[in-house]
Amino acid sequence: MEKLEKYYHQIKNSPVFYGMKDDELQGLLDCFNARIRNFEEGEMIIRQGDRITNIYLILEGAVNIEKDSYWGRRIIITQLSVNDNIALAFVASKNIESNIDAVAAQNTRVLVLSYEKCTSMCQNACTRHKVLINNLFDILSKENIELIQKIENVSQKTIRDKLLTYLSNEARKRKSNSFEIPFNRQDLADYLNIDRSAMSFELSKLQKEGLIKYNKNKFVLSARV
Amino acid sequence: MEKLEKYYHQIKNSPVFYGMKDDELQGLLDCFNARIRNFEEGEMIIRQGDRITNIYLILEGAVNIEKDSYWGRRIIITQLSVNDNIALAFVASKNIESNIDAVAAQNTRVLVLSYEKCTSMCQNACTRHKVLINNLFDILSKENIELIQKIENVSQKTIRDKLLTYLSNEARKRKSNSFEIPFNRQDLADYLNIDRSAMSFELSKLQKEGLIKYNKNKFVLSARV
DNA sequence: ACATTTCCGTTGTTTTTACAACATTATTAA
DNA sequence: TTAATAATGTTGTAAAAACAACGGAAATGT
Repeated sequence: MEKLEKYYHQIKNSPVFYGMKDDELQGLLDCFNARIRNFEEGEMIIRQGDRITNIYLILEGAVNIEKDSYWGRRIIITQLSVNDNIALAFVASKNIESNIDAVAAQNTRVLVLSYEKCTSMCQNACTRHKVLINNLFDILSKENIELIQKIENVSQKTIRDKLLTYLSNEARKRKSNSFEIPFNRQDLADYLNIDRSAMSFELSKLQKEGLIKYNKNKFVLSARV
Repeated sequence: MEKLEKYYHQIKNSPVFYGMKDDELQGLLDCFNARIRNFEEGEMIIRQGDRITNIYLILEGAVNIEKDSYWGRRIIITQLSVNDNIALAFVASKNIESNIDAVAAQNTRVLVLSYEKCTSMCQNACTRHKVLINNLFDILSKENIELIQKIENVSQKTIRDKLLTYLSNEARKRKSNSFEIPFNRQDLADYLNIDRSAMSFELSKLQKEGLIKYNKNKFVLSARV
């Protein structure tokens, strides 16, 4: 449990516990039976079919939310990183099985909280729970908006439009025309649901036309995009 | 305001107000400055760029959540119907502009609640607000899961796979192999991001092969799907 | 009932994509 | 450093989709 101390500051400032007083947070972490778990790159944190009763807060690393299509193709729904929650939506809907996998995209450290245990104990009555549920509501809202964004990205007709939409949305999010993306080429292709090689080809074309520049995961959008 | 009475029972049993006592609900409706608005088919309820401060609960009709792509194509994110909330995610994230349009898909009656007004008055202190935020959390969770479902639908590679994934997901949701879909052909195409005529062609093919049967919006899936 | 409009299915053509196979460049391990 | 492995880029070909154009059915309005 000593490890928890090391991350206390980060936890306190995470969106989940934002605005909570020290004593409230401390009590909540106890109530939640808070513990830290580590996952190696490629390890499954959540599997399709699981019933999720824990809140997972990413302390270090990154996690891909994926789905294997019926025909074996991999779909990347989104990539989560530090301070994000994994599969929060399934915590609220207790009786719904997860329809996604969560896979560590790097070595990843996660704070695990027994949501069920806490809510059954305090029966939503304590003030700290009120702050918490407000925060969770905010987080889910943002996730919701992100998912809509993703739908926009993958709903473009051509590979070119998918790339341009994705890249300009990223640029807007980071408020800069120069940014790194969290995906390698294959992952980006799985995120945009397109063929990797065809995507590579289109990327070079965009670069030749001067619309974008890139080197590995670092992209720069020209003003014209 | 007399109209409100007519829908009182429905409102009381909607997911937003689920579990609320009569006096709590009555107080909340006052506090919320609840009112009813009607929209004709095709009318815009919410536009991209709007800042949403109201909760919208659909009492009658249906609403398409849409997005016009940069290049003018229409994307249908989802269709909402009775008891659903419109753009709830944007209510929580006050400072984020809506990036979607909400368009009445039929003549539609909506209960409008000034979320902002209510929260500023009771400052989250009243018990009824606690029930409410819990309900909203549940609703957003389900919406979230729905969006992931939609991403799965549109992430299939071929028109055939998109159709089969969509249809079998619908069948699972309704717990029946026989069901009606809320879309006409053009809307379904805009939902799955495919060409209408190509989709029509694939639908007939699926029917010829005996995988599905359909008549207008009524679909029956064969056991093999 | 008739005209008008909207919706749906069909077909042929052009464009785009997936896929496979391979070249080149990074990265890792020995 | 070199060999081995992984990641990315390139090209040609087959498959799939978009698009346009049109015919017929269904719905709507008068």
